[in-house]
Amino acid sequence: MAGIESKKSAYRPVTISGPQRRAHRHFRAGHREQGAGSGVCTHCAGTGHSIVFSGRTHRKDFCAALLPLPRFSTRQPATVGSRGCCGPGACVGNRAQADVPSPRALAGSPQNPYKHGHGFNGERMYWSRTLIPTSREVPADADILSHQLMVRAGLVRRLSAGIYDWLPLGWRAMQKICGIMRQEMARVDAEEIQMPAILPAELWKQTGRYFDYGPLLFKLKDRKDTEMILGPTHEEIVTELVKACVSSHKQLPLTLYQIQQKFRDEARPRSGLLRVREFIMKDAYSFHSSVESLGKTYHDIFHAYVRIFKRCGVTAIPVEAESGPIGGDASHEFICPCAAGEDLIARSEDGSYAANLEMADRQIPADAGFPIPGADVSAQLQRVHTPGAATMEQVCTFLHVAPQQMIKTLVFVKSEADGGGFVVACVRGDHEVNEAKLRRLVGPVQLAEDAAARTAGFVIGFVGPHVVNHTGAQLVIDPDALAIVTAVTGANEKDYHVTNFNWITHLEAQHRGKAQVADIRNVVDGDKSPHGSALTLEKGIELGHVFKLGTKYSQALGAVYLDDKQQSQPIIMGCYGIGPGRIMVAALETLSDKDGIVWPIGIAPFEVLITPIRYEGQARTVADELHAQLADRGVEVLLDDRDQRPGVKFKDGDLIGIPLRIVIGDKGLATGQVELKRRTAAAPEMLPLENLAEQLVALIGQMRPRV
RNA sequence: CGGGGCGUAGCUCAGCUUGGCUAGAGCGCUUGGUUCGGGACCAAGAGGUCGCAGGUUCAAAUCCUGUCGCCCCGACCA
Repeated sequence: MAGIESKKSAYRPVTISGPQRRAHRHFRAGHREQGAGSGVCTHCAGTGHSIVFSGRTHRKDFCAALLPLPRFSTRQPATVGSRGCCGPGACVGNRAQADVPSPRALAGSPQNPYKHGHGFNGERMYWSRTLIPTSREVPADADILSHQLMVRAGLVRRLSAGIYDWLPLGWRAMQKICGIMRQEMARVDAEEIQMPAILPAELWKQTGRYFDYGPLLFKLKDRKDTEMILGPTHEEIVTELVKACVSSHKQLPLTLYQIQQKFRDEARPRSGLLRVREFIMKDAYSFHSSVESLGKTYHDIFHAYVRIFKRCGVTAIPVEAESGPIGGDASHEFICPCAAGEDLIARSEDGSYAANLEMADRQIPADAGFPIPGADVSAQLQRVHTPGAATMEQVCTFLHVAPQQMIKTLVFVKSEADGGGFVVACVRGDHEVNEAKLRRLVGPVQLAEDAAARTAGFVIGFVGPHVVNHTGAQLVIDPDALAIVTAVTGANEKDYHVTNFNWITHLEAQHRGKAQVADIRNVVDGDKSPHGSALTLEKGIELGHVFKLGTKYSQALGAVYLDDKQQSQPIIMGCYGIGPGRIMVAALETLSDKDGIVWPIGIAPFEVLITPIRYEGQARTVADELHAQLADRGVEVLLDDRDQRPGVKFKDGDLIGIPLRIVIGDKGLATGQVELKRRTAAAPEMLPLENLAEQLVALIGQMRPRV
């Protein structure tokens, strides 16, 4: 405990003047080296990062790029003051951007140095002195791979349903992800802030979301009985903030973001860390005086997100998602294809089209509609008794027909504001109505309540399209349902269905005339994308979402600016979220192997694991030296100093998935070598002891994705 | 919220049907010893209000009722 205390107290800002002041704002006392000047970062060799330092600053052969936050183990006082500022990866990650990082990229958050960058540079970590509770047993309550691995590797521990402790390894990985997000957000001129997690319910009532969110909101009352909520997202709060601080178009555009805990009282937390009740989210909000400006920022952040996911080593496919009031391509989700995912996306074979299931369009024949060529109008409607068979499956079994021969008829009701009329939607028996598509076609609707529908003459469970003959409801038909020549469908009579249903004969002409024929169903495997290529459905994890909000919140909360003609205008907004925990889950789900985690280098809690076969004698000396050299070069390195048998260390090492493992044993040392085992490689390779640290630094640089 | 399942040691589980002696195993942990390149072995130990409350009974981990918690399927999920 004393160690923790002294660690905390070691954080103290130092005063640095000059242009690099922002970059150095959070340097801790302990950088004792004196002198001012400039030079080239030895760890970005070739990237040309210059370093500038003045007065009391850090060691001069490391560049100041990218959010340094050195930490020193107080257990190793001899090493304090000798650490570099940035890992090689941090610098290399910035390589493509420019020769010299923009001052923005160096910016920091004075309020929260702990959340700034990943901040693990220069630290010598020993396995025996941290907390890595690995386990051989698969936890009983974990049924997806990522969850099992996170618990077995000691990344997290469940405290309550959907609520987790983050242990050192997991938290380090989280901080790495957050560091990448901070760097990329800085590159698109987004500034970090921190809003409260406890919010007054009043603001949420003003936008109506207090009710829209319903039981998903964690609600509480303070001692004065004021209703509060735990924030599930922050549109209201950030809008209120900007409303108070921004009044002129000259202050726009503006992008703010935070990385913060969110709370949602999920009906059913599940899938380990995928759907949880308390989670970290990076949420960004942009503010504009024109739709064009919003479009530019949306584009910039979209591409920042592409870089973030790439640097994190996870696949993320941008897919079209339900767009808001702006319309067009106003919303994209970033989905990692993966069996454990909860979202469904449709992708075309040729890669030209990707959308979530809600949005995925398909090609329909240009001539779909009435009249229907080749329709058999001679067949007689047959009424058949189907007692109790109210579902598609029951009817199919009962009548021995395939669902492809059936018409599924669903009754929707329009919103009160829209007159509250009924809409009858017909799809083929094996298809599902896509409510989002239906809404885009006929306005706001929802599935009718049984009681209301029955009162209006709909025999729920036995409805057929011809119900519109006597109810006069609006009829919408999917082309595939229309294409069935003689169909089986409901008889509009309890416990009866009909066969030989035919759209021409059994639908009165006036209703035929008014019927809309349109794509109103979910796409299925094999459907043609709007570009003509075959679609495939796959599951995926939603990692991020970018969204053009428009003026929904600014209008509700009165956030306006004065334009150049002295006119008051609502601020145009966008919002952009990423779930870092989901990035981690996606990485674990898609990259792990039978032995455990395989971290991508960008988000690995450590880059190098040093495993002396026995931590004594020459192996110990070599291990300690390498440990110090790597740490001095900004490499994140963990030394397995435990008095354990090699097998245990290897198994644990594989399980926690550090990308590079250096094994130091008598075998290699006899020939002046150590063993390098890449986590992704089947076999180890031997490396000479000479310039070992430099070799590893170079290797790590090569392993990082270029963006 | 509907359906199903589970709460016994830090972890994974047995015991419950058919109530009964001091509640068990493996892993992990502690101590000593022997080992030491893929989760060692020997010996001795520590550790459990059997989720909680009430009831039935001479007697409850076991049967009954209630309650809390957790997991899975579904509904739901800016």
